Amino acid sequence: MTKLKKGFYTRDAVTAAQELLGKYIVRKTNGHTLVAMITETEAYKADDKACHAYNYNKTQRNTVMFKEGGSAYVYLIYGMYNCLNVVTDAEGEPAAVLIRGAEPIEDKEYMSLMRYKKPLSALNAYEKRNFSNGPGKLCLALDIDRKLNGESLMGDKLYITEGKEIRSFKTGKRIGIDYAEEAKELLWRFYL
DNA sequence: CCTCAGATGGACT
DNA sequence: GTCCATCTGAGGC
Repeated sequence: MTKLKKGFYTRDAVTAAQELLGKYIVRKTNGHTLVAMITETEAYKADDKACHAYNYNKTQRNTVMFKEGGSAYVYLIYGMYNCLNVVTDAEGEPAAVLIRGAEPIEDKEYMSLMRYKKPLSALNAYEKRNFSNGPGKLCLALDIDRKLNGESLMGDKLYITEGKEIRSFKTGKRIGIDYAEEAKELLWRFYL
């Protein structure tokens, strides 16, 4: 599968969020190549109260969001989980796409060890259903944490390739941003 | 199936 | 000191 190039990322976050659906995340770690198809995304932009870089407010945490599109923005949430974002848009224009869900494609066995510390064969139906259908869950399965913050998505450790052709997708309000006032009504969540 | 509380630590004011 | 772009397990139906 062809690796996505710079031009894919240096665009508006809402457009990129829609087009990331069906693409494959590739994560190389400990000699394994893990692949998962993106099934759910959310867009975040500077003029949006839910965004970490709202109003172009730059902090230590969100610095990578101000870079030109094509890097990973990974942060710790609720003290124990990581969230993976794809930085988009131009240099100086903070924007990102949160990857909220993915479906395992390759080396699911190793993902199971990372996610649950046990082999696939030991998983019950509940565990299988909740394998990587959330931002924290997919980061566990793909061995993604803050060490990858700022990492280029055109490199070798973590990148995105062309994937499955998507016929259609659904749209909704973003999750977990009740504090964001009117911005919480934006339909910037996209899923298959 | 559902709801709810607790975990846990860094970022920000 | 307060707030999280979350997940899990327990308990109820």
